[in-house]
Amino acid sequence: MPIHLDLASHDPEEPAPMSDQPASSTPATSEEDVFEQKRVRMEKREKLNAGAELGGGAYPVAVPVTTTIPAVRAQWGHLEETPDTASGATVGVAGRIVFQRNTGKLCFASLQAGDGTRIQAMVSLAEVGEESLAKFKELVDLGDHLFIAGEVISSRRGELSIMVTEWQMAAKALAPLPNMYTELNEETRVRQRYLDLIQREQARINVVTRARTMESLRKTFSERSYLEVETPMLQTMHGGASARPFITHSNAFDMELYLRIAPELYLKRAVVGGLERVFEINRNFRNEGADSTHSPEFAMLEAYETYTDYNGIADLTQDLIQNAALAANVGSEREGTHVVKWADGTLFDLGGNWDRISMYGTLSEAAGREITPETSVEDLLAIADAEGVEVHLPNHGKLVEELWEHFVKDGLTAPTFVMDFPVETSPLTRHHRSIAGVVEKWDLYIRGFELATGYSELIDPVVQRERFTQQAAEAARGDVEAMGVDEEFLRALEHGMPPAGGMGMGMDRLLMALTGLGIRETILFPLVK
RNA sequence: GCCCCUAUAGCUCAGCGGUAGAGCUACGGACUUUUAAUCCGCAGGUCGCAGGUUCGAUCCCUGCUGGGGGCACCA
Repeated sequence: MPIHLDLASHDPEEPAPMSDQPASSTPATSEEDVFEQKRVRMEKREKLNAGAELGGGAYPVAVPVTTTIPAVRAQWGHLEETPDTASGATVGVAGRIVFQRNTGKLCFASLQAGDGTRIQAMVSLAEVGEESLAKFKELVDLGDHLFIAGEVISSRRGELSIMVTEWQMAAKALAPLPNMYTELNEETRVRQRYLDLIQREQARINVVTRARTMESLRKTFSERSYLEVETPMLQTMHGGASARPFITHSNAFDMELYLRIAPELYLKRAVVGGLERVFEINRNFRNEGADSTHSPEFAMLEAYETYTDYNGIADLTQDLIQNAALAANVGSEREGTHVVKWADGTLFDLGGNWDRISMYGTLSEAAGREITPETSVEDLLAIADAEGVEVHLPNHGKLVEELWEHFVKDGLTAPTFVMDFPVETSPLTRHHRSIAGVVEKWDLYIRGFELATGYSELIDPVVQRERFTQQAAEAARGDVEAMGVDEEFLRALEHGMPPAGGMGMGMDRLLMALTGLGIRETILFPLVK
């Protein structure tokens, strides 16, 4: 899309300006439409471009940096201990101006690098001369990207600075920088995350922590000989989880398609084909509520490993998360530990071997009466009624899970695997090897929310078909989240899938566990209307 | 889907049934060591949108839109 300044956007009567104008000319729009601060910067842009050689001006193709602001600070930061000291070293760096103080013959500006590191530029009449100083004062604004070259010094007040001998605009900002001393409101932080990243240290930390976490997960998988694959996001059937899908349309095929709610059924096809240790990190889409722990699109990790079961996959999951905690702590005072620090300052220990508790056992204990897979729906409904728990389209499994959440979930803060679920709600999980009526499935709870789920995978194609049929019946009852019968997947299973353990983990929620943030803070650009 | 709160200058926010305020930013000026400098001067708003009540609405009412929170559903 051609980039042009949409100066007419406030006036719907006015047709949009043609975009074939050269970018350097002034768009044909009455200047009263543009608010003052932008208009002033537009004029400065023109002046910068006016006398400029090719590649110079307000937006040069490159500036002659010799190093970076963080590198200068790393090498010369000690100068701050001895104010008014010259290093003798000359550097060229560029950064965004986040602070500016123009006085008569000596100007100060703080340049900020992308990681938030700052260095002070000092532009002195004695060093740059009258013309350069005047142009600096005339043309350089808060928010601009500026190149400066000069000697690394400490100022009289001890601040690490560069005594500028040459400066050049690196990129002129037309939009004014927001106030750096008050936080942006929630909406602006999300809609204009770039401003949030410029302004707020925690926003930058969140991005770095997420990147390190992803890196760590891939490293752990790599060390265990896993292969990373990508499976379809556009699917002709939605399956692999209980959720309402988004529906879209393919023009080429003239058919409705679903955005995937889970990659499970494709990853299992991959396992049938011989990918014995396989994982995927990618986006899922669920057309459901959005709140502090739910986002319509969310990143998910799924992993399958043959010849292990839900116990082995729980071990893997614990390793993945603990390694991620180690990675998140690199460079902090907690380096080498599994204790993560949340945004509110809380220290949270992800170390040690996490408890593995029984769903029916802990429910029975908390409810004060024995609840087993044989407990009747009537009895469970009676308990639910007495407790004020409402269950949509109740069956045994849903009731047990809802009652468990009601009685037990809120008490769980430390990482805990909740083991052995009712069969009705777990159509892709195999029966427990020794306990009748339950399946070999766990949910991992951290900080009171479900972070991951793991199975001993159901590989018997006949039982799988029965489960799908049961799901189809649930769908017919009105359960919009139930899966359909996926014949292609069943055909793959009929070719033989080796015994395997599988796991799914919400990446955004993992970040929540590591940082203590809400889900929208862990996602760089969460969905906004 | 339901309920509550919310929308005022570029940014962050006050405010009031009688027609708009602050700080920062911006603009003009002074200042060679500033740290949200200081001093002087000066701009900037369809008070989210559309209706209604009223002599008069930014304020009260209704609807709509965006945002936040809670409930329901969900991971």
